[in-house]
Amino acid sequence: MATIKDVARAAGVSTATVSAVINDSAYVSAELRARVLAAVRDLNYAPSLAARNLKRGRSQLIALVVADLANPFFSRVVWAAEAAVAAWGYSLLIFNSDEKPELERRILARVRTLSCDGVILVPVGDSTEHLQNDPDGKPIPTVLFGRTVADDRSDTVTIDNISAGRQATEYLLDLGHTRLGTITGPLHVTTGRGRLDGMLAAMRSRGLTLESRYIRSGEFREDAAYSVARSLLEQPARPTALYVASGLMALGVMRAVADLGLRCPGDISIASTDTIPGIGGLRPRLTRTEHPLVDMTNEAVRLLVDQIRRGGPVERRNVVFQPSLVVGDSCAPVVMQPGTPPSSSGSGQ
Amino acid sequence: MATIKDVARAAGVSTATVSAVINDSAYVSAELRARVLAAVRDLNYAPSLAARNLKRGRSQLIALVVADLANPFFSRVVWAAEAAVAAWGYSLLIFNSDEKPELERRILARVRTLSCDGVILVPVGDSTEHLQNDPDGKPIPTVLFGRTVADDRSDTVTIDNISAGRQATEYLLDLGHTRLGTITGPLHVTTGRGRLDGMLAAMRSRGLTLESRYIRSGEFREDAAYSVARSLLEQPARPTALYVASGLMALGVMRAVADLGLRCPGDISIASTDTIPGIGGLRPRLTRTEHPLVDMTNEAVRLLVDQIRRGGPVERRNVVFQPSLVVGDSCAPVVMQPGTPPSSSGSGQ
DNA sequence: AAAACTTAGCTAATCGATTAGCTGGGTTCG
DNA sequence: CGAACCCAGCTAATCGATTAGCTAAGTTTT
Repeated sequence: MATIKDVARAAGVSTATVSAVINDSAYVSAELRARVLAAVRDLNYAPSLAARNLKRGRSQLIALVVADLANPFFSRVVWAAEAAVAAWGYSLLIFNSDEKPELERRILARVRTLSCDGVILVPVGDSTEHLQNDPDGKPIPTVLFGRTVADDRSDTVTIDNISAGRQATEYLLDLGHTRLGTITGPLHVTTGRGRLDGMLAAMRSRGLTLESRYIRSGEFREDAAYSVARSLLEQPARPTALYVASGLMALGVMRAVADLGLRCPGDISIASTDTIPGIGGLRPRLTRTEHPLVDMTNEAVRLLVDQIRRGGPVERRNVVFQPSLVVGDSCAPVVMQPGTPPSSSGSGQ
Repeated sequence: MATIKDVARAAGVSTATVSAVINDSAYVSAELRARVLAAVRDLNYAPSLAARNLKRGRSQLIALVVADLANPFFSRVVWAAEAAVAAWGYSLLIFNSDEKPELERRILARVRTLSCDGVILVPVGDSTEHLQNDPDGKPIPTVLFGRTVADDRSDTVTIDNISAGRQATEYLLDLGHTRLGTITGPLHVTTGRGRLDGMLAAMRSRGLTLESRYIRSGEFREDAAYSVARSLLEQPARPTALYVASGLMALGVMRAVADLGLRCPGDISIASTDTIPGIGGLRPRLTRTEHPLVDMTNEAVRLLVDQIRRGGPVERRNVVFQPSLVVGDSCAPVVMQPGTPPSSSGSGQ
């Protein structure tokens, strides 16, 4: 492939002149400019971003590190992020930390050696000190997405997780449910913790408590949610409704319900935070609190590009989006549920 | 951030010695090696891949260019590809050509300036000449995924699209359906064309024809499939079964069925190629022919890494995977369908 | 003992861009 | 007319790695 020297030779000018034409960074006479552009075209010249990166210290790469790339929620974040970074002139590198803090560390080390201009991180560990611990240089521009970490000083873009849990729970309580269960995310991450806290707050405000035997963690995974939901629902006095902390786990819970021969919402009402998009033609349609995911992703990219341009964060910015309740047909009033009277030890299958 | 010169100075050796230790590329005495590693640790040194790329001509980046990143099929390809390239020591750049040939061209130009070591491409145009037309250099190592292009000389990894269409159609014909419709992909791409051809072949082998009024293209999009399915199903003599050429379009078709107040499979049977994973808990469960998507992606990455290591394709390799039929509950024998006798002009809603 | 060989570590050229500072010719000012 | 200034285009240093070839000291062979 042609280099800038080849173009310079073909056009009969210096490499500085070719660079000035390509970058429009200095005056070049019309005659010389035309010769350079003709040579660029004839030689099909494309500059090497490695060389440019080495000289300018900019890679034009943004890294997106998600917690679980098998989760359709994060797939949609990838889709939104690719479009957003492309609009700003960047390319997107994708990494999957798969909910493993040690893998996250190795990925972030890789991001540094790739000289990414910035990183959007869904943190899976408790700390991002490895982003900060650069003894002789400034940390890489970073935005935390969806989840936060206590010791971090990066910009953050999140949803109000407490509100997400609370709104879904209130919907179930408004339908008359009093014996609720929940399938949570991992409670050491802010999304898992916050949504449970929101549920607890909603119940507490009505003088209700959430029994610990009705709390299981599905670790934000479909298969884990399936397993814990089965065991929860197989209890003699099962709950009449479940709040599920993610859309992916909601699918696992649905699969457990189906496999136990239960009907939703006939036998069990289910509300969740988020769902899989595009499945409105399938039954039941989940009642859920939803993230404004595209807005969140665009905002994360905007904050990151701003940090890159300013050379790092000036002050920490925490942008919190509000979830919205979307009513489907996966919940019914408690009175409509035969087979398991609220106060009896039922024999549900 | 520390450079190799800083490490060399701290360890009291030359940069060549540091490089030899880091890369284990030449003998270095145990004493010097220990000094270098201590300095690397103390300075938190990470090599610059831009500099390394400039010298070695390798970026350790693989680009994945998909046709529609909003399509969950391609999201799963991203998930599988990220894991596969990471296992080979590469990082994954994601690009979305959004079914636009001109955007594909610009993306591939970008891939060249980023000096990607290779590219996996779901082609959306009719030609990949812009991958080949590098007047003075070898083309970038490329594997075409899912779709092929007539003039290309790259390795390809595909599914047997004809078999995919045929198997799903035969399932419907075996249930007694004779008036079939289809929602196709774009017919200028091999996946759209091949699946329709498979359907036509299955029907022809039973002396049946597919009426042109029952053929609509959903362009592999959920919303387009929704629209064309509605208009197809609103016809007075609607088909008793539909073959839908992608999982994403099948969701759009389901949504149209629901909105028209029809029941699946009570009023209309639906079979597809592929579906969204993880929705087995929702009804109806699609009967479909499935891609072995993870195997296909792993094979594409394996072929690409092999090309990179050999310095380009030696001979063209076309790996064709076979689809498999997975039976759900979205299809019923034709006799069970009240409300629309096969030969009458029905008044279906 | 001298010549030939071996080898650990070093020097410096190179990859392909960018850009600070230089240069020669032209213009303006005193 | 000479000094001072201007400016389009050029030269070459630089970014941070890698590595070919060099060097000096030690070992082996004649």
